Amino acid sequence: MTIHSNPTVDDVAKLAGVSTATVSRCLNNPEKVLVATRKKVQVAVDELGYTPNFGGRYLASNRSRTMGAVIPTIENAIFARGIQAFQEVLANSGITLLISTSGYDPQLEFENIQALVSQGAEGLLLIGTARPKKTYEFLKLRNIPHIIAWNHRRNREHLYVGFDNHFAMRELTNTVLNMGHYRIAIIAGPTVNNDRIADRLSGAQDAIKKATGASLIIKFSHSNSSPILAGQAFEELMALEIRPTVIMCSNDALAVGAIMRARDMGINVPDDISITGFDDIDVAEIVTPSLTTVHVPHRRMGQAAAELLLSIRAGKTDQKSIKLETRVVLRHSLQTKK
Amino acid sequence: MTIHSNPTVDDVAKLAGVSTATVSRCLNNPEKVLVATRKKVQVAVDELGYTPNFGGRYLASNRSRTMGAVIPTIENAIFARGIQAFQEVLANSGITLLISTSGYDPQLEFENIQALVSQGAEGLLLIGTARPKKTYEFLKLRNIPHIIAWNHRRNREHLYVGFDNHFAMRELTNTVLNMGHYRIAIIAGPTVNNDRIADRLSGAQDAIKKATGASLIIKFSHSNSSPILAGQAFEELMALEIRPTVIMCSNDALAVGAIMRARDMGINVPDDISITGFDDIDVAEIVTPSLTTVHVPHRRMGQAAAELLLSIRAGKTDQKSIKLETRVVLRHSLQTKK
DNA sequence: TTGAAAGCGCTAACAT
DNA sequence: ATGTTAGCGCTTTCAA
Repeated sequence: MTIHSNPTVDDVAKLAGVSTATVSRCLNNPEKVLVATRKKVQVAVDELGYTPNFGGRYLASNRSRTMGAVIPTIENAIFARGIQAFQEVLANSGITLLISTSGYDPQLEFENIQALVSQGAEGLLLIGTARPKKTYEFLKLRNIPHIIAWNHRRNREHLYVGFDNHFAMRELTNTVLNMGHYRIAIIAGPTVNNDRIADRLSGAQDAIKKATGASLIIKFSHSNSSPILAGQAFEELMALEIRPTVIMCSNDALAVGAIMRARDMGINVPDDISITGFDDIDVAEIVTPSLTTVHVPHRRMGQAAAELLLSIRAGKTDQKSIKLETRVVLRHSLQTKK
Repeated sequence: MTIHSNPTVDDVAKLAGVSTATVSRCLNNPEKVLVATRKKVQVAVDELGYTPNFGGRYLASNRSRTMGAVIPTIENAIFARGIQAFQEVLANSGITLLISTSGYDPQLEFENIQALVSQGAEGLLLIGTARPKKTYEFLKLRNIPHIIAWNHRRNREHLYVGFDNHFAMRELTNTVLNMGHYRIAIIAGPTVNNDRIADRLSGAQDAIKKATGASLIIKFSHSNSSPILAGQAFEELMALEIRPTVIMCSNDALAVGAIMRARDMGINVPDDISITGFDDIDVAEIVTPSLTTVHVPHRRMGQAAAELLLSIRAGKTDQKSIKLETRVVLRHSLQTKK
């Protein structure tokens, strides 16, 4: 493959016998050009396989028609659905979405944000609230519209499109308590740089504190996405002298890991022990027993975030945060304590 | 939020008391600048929150440091893992990945490709071989390095980094035949614009044709990703007078749908009927019974594709296609015919 | 309705 | 080692 010199407006203009300004108009404001002229230009465009150079366009117009999203990882059903919806809404408005992944690393997230801004991102979708001050300072300094998703806060410093992780987990915990479980264990992934998990944990603790006679053991796992490690944590909890009667996991992936390890160990879920998850991803219904969990409206979250960013881009800067409702989904992995 | 005038090289240069060329060098070839000067510039950069404008950079250097990928959908475990690996390798070389989704629509794929090229994509990752001539013509006209993944062809017209869907499915079918199954049914998603599925189907047919006494029924489902529709197809197959003894599904998502419907119908898998999948995504191990399927090395595929594109970008244009090996993974959903 | 020309922010060749 | 300057492809006044 040789180094290619791509066709430019000049090439198109020459071939069509018009000026570069007219070519530009045909592409951006076709109604300002005679139909006949437009046709000539279209023929030239097709013949050359011309596509406008984004760099030139961005430079001249100062609009990139681009938004960015930085997510921890694509390889996780938790984000996939919301991002897909986010992208679909943007695409309908002719906006390109740039996605990058930070692997849960705040420094890498910062660099990715900078890269996206360099690429001209007119707005950003970020996951959760936990990030260093310098990242927020950068966003403020450069005045980048941004949405924080997958969680919610009351303050007006940022725009949130998410749900209340603390409240949702408290509710699930109350459900568990109401079903007669008092020896409760939690398997949780790291809470460092992960406010969603931290909030879920504190939500559970909140509910348990208020319930007389309830006890809690927390087992930390080194990953929020490794079913294997969750399985190990499960095994350790099962080795305790006094076993818990229910294990609440900080998300569905960990819960599935626990269920699978239970099967391997010959422990019956939910007869011997109940298990719960969080997120309601596809596998929650597929696993046996099906998983009691918290349903999160991922698609609506992605859509709402996109619509908010589009509104801001259109000049409506007085936007408000959106809090979405979650709900506990009762399935077979949680059973009333006999 | 007001319209922001972002800091430019000029601003940085002025603040640091150097020329724009020096600022540029600090960013791109720091070794050509005295450490002291570099420090001054860094201070100015930090103070202004400067990030180089991508448009200007791309325009001046004719390199975008950007690659593109067009995939059918993010919301599907089949692509997520490979794309994640693809992105990680690119990120290590400072390349930004732009991802867009076509929803299995060839026209939309074409438009997405054009958009990515406009954005300056220096290379593209595409899924499968099935696309209209005009798409290939555009790629050729503009001389865009591109890799076709998730499938393989012998020709030298394009670069393939994938596996042989036909061969893999034939192998799985032979395994099924060797286990004594002769009444075989297939649940397959659409093969239009989906060469992977078409190849799998022909691979199965190939094996069955060569086996004396074997019969095949094909049931088409309207989606390659809907377990629900696959469940319906399963039900229809179960309503046949002479039931098949095994149902091979064109991918794991459909196989999981079939297994779940079997459970709902009180049909035991694999005692009453065997089921197989294709892809070996996470759920294959999670579902009960665990799924016999074809393992595809998704991560390696993504990595290899990225490395190939990087090599081409580095000027090594004599690259060759890469064919990856798949293997049949025997689990519990397939049983020897008694 | 169309054209001429300036200028967006940056890099790279050349000059010092 | 650093500075000067032309020019990348496009949009957008302004003029005709």
